[in-house]
Amino acid sequence: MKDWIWTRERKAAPARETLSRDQIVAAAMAILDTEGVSGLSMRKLGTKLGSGATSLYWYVDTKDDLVDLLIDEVWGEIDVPEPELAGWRAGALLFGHSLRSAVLRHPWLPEVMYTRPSIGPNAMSMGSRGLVLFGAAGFSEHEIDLAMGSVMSYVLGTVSAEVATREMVRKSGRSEENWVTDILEQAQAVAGDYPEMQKSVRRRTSMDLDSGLTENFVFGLDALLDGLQARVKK
Amino acid sequence: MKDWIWTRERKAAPARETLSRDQIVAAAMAILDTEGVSGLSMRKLGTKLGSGATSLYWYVDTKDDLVDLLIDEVWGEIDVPEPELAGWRAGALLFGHSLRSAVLRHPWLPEVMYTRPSIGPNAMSMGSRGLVLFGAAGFSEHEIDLAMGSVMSYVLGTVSAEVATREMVRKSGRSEENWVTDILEQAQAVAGDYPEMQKSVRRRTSMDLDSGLTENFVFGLDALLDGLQARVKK
DNA sequence: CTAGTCACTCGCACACTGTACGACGATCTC
DNA sequence: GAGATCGTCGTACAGTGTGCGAGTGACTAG
Repeated sequence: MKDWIWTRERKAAPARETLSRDQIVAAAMAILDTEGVSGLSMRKLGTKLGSGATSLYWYVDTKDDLVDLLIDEVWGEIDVPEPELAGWRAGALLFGHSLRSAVLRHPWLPEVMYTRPSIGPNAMSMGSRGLVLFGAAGFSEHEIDLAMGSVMSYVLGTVSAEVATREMVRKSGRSEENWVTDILEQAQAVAGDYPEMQKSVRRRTSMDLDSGLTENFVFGLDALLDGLQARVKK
Repeated sequence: MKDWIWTRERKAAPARETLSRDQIVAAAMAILDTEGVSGLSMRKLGTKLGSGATSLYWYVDTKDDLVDLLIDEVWGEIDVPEPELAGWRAGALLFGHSLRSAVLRHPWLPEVMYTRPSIGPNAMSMGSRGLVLFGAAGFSEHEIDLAMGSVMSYVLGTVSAEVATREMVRKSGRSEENWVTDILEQAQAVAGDYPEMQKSVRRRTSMDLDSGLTENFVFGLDALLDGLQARVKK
């Protein structure tokens, strides 16, 4: 069995002034958040911490392991309300928004999230609290899994696409109020043969980026929750 | 404005026997489908085509451009029914399943899809036909965009997670009937502190992988479509 | 105090990546 | 024939993750 990083304990005594896994994770997170996945290299991370690149390998077996830690760090930021506070429906809404904003704070996540299982402690804690929340809705045991899974998939899928949009607008350097970027111009050009698409692109770009994306997110989440609610104790 | 690969036409006359963009795309697709993103390098692709690695750069500006082409190739496989055939609801269901199975055929897609806009001709064509389909439901113009977007996000988000699951089961080399893998064992270990999660993992792994994932997918898609239907002409 | 052992750091090296550049050949147009 | 254009490719460069082994400091045992 693979020696997963979650259960491999830290190597005992501190001794002299030294690096630490927490320190490494924090520095790597800062790099990822500002420069993205392609900006994170072991050498750069090393110099940022004032150490050699290969020193990091004392705390982390591979770069992938480090990324696993970073992903779980994000899951630790998610807020899952207890159902007693406002009921499952409002709780699920809050959960969705919390998940969304965490990903928006860490826009590198979609790029790496889908290539590995999320089985760190924070992921487990989040999942556990999520199950309690959806359990309060009155689903059968089996449906609890399905309902929570579909909400998470919807949220992550939507926000992943959202991140891609935001990133491309950001890179284009145009204003966010009128975000007709190079990409959209290109899309318009290619969409020339498809009038429905042409119109849709125009509709989207005519509105404020932020509120448009938020509305988009809420619309689908509400619809999904409606559909789930109708399935309770059928 | 960036010189997007979609509108840059092929370089005119064939002359002697030569490589072609189609050939390159096909070979790259084969590599991606069998070996994944990390298996695709320009050198390997070159030798597979019996040519030098840098020859490819005549047809494609960068590797990223090539990936853009490959992604759009996948969008070209998606089947979007016309609403006249079976109504929008059944059509949307079919669309969702078609999208899902295309991603399952090309499991490398989630890894690259969220880092770039999808604005190739096939993406536009798919989008256009999708808008027609959802337009037939009776939504307002604005809601058409929202409804189609939420369905696509749900499907892609769900299937992306699904791919991650399948991939990890595949790599573990265990049987698919009883897919308690190293990963799940690890998850169980970490989930020890979270009984709800513990039980959920056991529930999931106790059933057949394929039908479990399909049920999961259909459950959420149905719920989402229910919720959308309720929003028609409010 | 010395000797040994562990915790940790890090320079070097290896195999690999994408791709810029410029030389080269083959084919087409005059 | 002479040029121009299309297409190929060897070489080279800067960068990647990381295995290895030597080195350093701090602790513990005698």
